Order: sequence, then C-alpha cells, then structure tokens
Amino acid sequence: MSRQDDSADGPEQLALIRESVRKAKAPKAKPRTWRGAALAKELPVARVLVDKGVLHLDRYFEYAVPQELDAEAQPGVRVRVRFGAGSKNVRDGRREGGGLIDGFLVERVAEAEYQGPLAALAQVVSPEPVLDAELLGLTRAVADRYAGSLADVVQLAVPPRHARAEARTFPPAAEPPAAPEPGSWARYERGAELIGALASGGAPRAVWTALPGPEWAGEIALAVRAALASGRGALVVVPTVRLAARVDAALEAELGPGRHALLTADAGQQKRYAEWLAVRRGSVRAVVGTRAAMFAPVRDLGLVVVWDDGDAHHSDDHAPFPHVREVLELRAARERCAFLLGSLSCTVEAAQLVRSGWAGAVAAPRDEVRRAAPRVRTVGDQDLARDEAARAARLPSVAWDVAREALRSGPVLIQVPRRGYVPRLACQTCRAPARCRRCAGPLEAREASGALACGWCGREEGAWQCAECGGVRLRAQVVGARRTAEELGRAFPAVPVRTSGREQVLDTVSTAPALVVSTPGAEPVAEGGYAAALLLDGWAMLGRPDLRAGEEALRRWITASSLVRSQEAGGTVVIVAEPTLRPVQALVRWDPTGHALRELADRAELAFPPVSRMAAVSGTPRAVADFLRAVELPGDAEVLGPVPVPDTAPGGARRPGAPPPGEHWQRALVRVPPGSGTALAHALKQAQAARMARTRGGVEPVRVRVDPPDIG
DNA sequence: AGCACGCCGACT
DNA sequence: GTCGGCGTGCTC
Repeated sequence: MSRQDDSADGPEQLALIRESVRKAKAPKAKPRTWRGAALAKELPVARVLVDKGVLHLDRYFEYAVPQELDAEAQPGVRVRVRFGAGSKNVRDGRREGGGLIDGFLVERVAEAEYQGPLAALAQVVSPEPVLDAELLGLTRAVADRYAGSLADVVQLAVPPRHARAEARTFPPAAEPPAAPEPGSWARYERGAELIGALASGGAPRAVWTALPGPEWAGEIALAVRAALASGRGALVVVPTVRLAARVDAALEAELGPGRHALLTADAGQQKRYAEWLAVRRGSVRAVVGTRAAMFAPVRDLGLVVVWDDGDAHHSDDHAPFPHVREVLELRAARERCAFLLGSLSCTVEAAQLVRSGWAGAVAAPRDEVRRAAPRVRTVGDQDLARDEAARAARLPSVAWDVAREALRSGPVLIQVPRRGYVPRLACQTCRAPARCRRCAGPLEAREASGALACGWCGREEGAWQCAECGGVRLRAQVVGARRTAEELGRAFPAVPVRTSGREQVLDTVSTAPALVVSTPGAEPVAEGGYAAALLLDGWAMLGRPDLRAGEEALRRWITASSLVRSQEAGGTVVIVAEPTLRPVQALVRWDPTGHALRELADRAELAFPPVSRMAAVSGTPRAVADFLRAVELPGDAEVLGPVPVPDTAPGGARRPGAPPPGEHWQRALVRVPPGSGTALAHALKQAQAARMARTRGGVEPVRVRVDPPDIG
C-alpha cells in the first residue's frame, strides 16, 4: 500500500486507504476524527506502545499523526490514543467507544504496516521524550532477557509524569571535576588502576570485594568522581533507601552540593519525577538510588555500580522481576561503559563474572584483609554441650564473656534472625530437618500453643521421632529480638539495650557502651565501630531449604561483622554455629570470594544457575502441561518436574505470588546450558503470547519467571 | 479487559 | 421473520 500524494483531497490521504479497504463492504466511511484535519506531511504514521496490560505482548499499534500534533509527536513522548473494539464501529460515520488510553510514541514512519484504517493520535500528553531510543533499547533488552512484556518493563523504567516538575527549567550540568587521587582504593590490588581507567575514559569491568568498615561508600563516590572527570555520567544502585542516603552523603562530600541526584521510590511523585528529569535533561550527571534507578536515563553513561548484589531488594517485585545486577550488565554492554559490582561479601553470580573473564577481580591482599577484619570465634555444638550456663541462659558463656569485656570499650551488636525467617525444626542429635509424616513438609512450632504442626498440610504432630537417627529431641527455639533484648538487659543492668528491626530501624549508635539487638539488614552503624558482635542462632540461617542459604547466611554475618572494629583494635565476633560448616569457615577466614567460588563449582556440577539458566512455569496442572506441550524449547533445554507448589512459605506465611487460594498449582523448571538463555526466554515468550491471544476458550494462565528466586 | 459480531433456539 | 443467548476474536 502506497502513500497518496496530497493534492485535491490532501487532508484525507489516509482516509483513502481506509476507503480502498472498506469499499467492498461498507459504502463510505469518513471518520469524524479526520474530517477537516490534515495529517503530518512527513512520516504521518506513529508506532505506539499501548499501555494496556499483557494482552498483546510487545506489539506496536499504528496511528495517524494529525498535522497539528506533527511537531510534538516525536519518538519517546507520551501520547493518548483511542483504543478498543468500539472504535471500529464506523458504519454510520460515527466513531465512538473505545476509551482514551496512555501510550508511548516509539517511532514515526512513512507507511503503515497495518492493512486496515488508522485512527489518529488523540493527544500528545507532553513533548518530553521520556522513552528515547536508548531507554527503549534497554527496556526491550530487559524484556527479552526475562521473557516479559516491553510494556511491563517500561512501566518500571519511566516514572509517572508530574506536570509541575516538567515545567521547570534545569540548569546546565557543572563542569567535570578534576580526576581524583586513588585514596583508599590504594588498599586494593588494581584499585588505583581502576580509578585511573575510569578517569581516563576507559570502560573497565570489576567485581570488587570491599574491606570491612564504612569506607566503601566513600570509595564508590570516588569511583563516580573519576567517571565524571572523564566527562561522562555515572549511576549507583544500592539495595535500600538507608544505604542510598549513605552514598548520597558520600557523593556530596566528594563532589559538592547539587552535582548528583538521589532517586528513591519513597520520595513523593513530584520530587521523584523532577530528579529523574534533571538526569534525563543532562543537568545532573551522577545518580544514586534504589533499584528503579537502574533505568535512570543518565547522559553519556560512563560507569554503573551495583552495591551488595546479594541483597534480595535488588530483585524488582513487579513482572518480569529484573535484577539490578543483570540490568546493569546489559547496560554496561549496550552503552559500553564501566561496570563495578561491589560487596563486602560475594554472590555466586559475581564469582561467575570473574570466572568467565567478563569482569576482573578487585580485592585487598590477604594481610590487609586480616588487619581490617575482626577476630571471629565460633561456638559449636560440642562447646554448647559442655556449657551448662548456655543451656540455662540460652547464650553460650563465651558470648557472655566477650560481651562483658567489650562493653568496657564500646557498643556490642547482637544479631538475631528475624521472626518468620526461622525455618524448620531439626533433630537435636543429627540435625536432620523434622518433617511431616504424612506429606514430608517442614514441621513448625505453632506460635501460640507451641504445638508441633506441618507447615504445608497443617497436620499436628504429637510424638515426633527423627526418621534418620531415631532421636526425639528437637532444636528449635530461636529467641526473637525483643526477648533477647529483655534477657540481656537483665544480665547487664547498667547497660542500655537498644533494638533495631523491621518496625523501627536505627541508623547509627554512639560510641558509648550499649547492647544493640538487631535483625539482619537493620544493623545500625556504630561510630568508631562495635567493640564486639554476637551472631546468634547461626544454624537457623543455614537451615533454609534454599540453594542460597549458605551464601545468604555468610552475607548477613559479614555485613554485621564488618561494623565491628578491626582485630588490631580488639574487635571480636562470636558466632553460634558449627565451625565445620563451609559458610562459618568462610567467615572465620573472612574469605567470601573463596566461598562463592566453591559454591559456583558445586552449581556447575549440578548444572544449577548461574552456570545454567532456569525459568519456572507455574499454574494449574493442566495449564502447565498444556504450556509445556505447546512451547518450542531450544534443543538443549531440559524440563524438571512439574511438582506441586506449596502455597505457604516456610514459616507459614502466604508467599507472594502464590496460587490463588483454593487452587493447587504445579511448577516446572526449564533449564538450559549457558548460551541458550536468550533462546529459552524467546521460546517462553512466544508460547506465552500465543496463549494470551486465545485466553478465552477456558485457557488458564501460566506464570513464567526467568531466574526464579527460590530454587530449593 | 471490554466490546461487537455471529451463528444458534424461543418468541411476537 | 427477529430478538438475544454467549462463544470467539479484535483492538491500529
């Protein structure tokens, strides 16, 4: 179909197209929308990403561009269009129905691919090209990576509009700062090299194992400054608002005021959009924020940084659940910029980046690590058995002694597992998990009565006996933060006890002696460092039936322990856990990278992620079976299961994304070797799209998730 | 998701 | 004949 020249009936070029299609059927159809309205002379067709759920995965819809919108209807702008079956009702010359909905103008083209008649753009909401070519490319790559829809990813990437913020004018960006000296980066092998490469416009990729202590935030700020010095922009993503504030302060100190933006979801809509616009318009060249900031439209990006990639906050909680580390990897590759993954600990994925050669390792020499880390002492089962005091007081005497001694010189941190995090009960003697006799689900102690019951089927267990060794005693009672605080308060009556947890998080504590009871992730920073830390109930953190249990436990211990003074300054950590366990040994030796490398080797042997790529397909048994039959998987794909999905998480809480109440779902895992991840995602997306298209004839939905988080 | 279209049975 | 059931398919 060719474009008509606009001579006699110029205003109606596209209407002619309509007529040629319609001629056979309807006598005449000239929609009111176009009557008298001229169309844009150049590129009169707009491709629009319509924001309308998952119904049409990644399809663009074409609209005619009226002349008066020609100038503003540029790629990337938000538009409003009529959409819906009602707009097809043109027989009597009326064009009604089909409400106005939002969308993004993706591109302008000369000719429509769509064979039918086009409707006109109703409105350009604002001329701000929020979804420009770069961001479109990134969001599409993320959607492809996760077998998700482009519209879903765009929703994560572009914050809601706020007109007042848009009307503001933004000052031009300040001149680049001078290149920094390496400073405390000199403590790391290849640290100075990294800063030098950033400052001179290079694009190094590094996995950085940070030394314990609070310096990491300043070190990130220094890396950002180096990237800015090269005339480029920089982006830092941290897991929590609290850490964002810390890096924010470090950036302020390094760059001075007004040189960077803080992008967090907790700011109000107006502020959030204003900051985002300041970045988009190039007024601000450095950004720190929480996970949504991973899409921040930084101009001429020179460096992306992700801090503590093991923190679960880095997984978005909206479909398709992209992970900050993965998205920033994509950005580093697409925008040819530097990539810095920093952590006190080390994930298997980070180890994999180094192992594969994609990134280089930046770490301190052993003796530097030993000097900076606290001394770590373990209390294992044998110690506990010999320790009658521990029985009575629920705290081993080593811990008492260390705490008493440390309280002379400063605060002591006590880390206790969060309630609800605590997993299944285990046999006192052989530590085998206690399982339900009927369904093999995890046994739990009922909160109110203390009675034993299955976390899956609810069956009560009156007379448990270990299936492995015949033992009849269970180890269980994890003491909650409040109870621990009370007991410690009685034991040290002269010392103030403070708690930091879910409901109230303390940011800092002073150098004065105090007992600080905290759940993981909520540990306050102590000025000058804690004199000691007690990591209680270590076994509970390790008992989770999760592939990541060891890595996660180590990460939490290291995070808490790194707030403690160095060994030289007398800092001590006591951990109540078996000294033979791998993560415990890694803590004692302060070797998170070694731990991750060993875990990685195990995963490779079992063909588990990240050495393979996995996707989960869940739904009713029939839906999963139908889906698996229809999907055209790559030849090297392997299907595991399906198996029933428990609708409660360990601990009894309804897990997010659980099947609708009353339905019992199944889940299959699909696994492919490295290199076939893209093909897998593509196949899943195709099958899902085909399914959506005829979701009417009683077709039940399936949920597809690439990189499922809870493989156990 | 809505909403219209279309191909079947009960009605004025 | 025609009104209206809901199963099917489309939305530029």
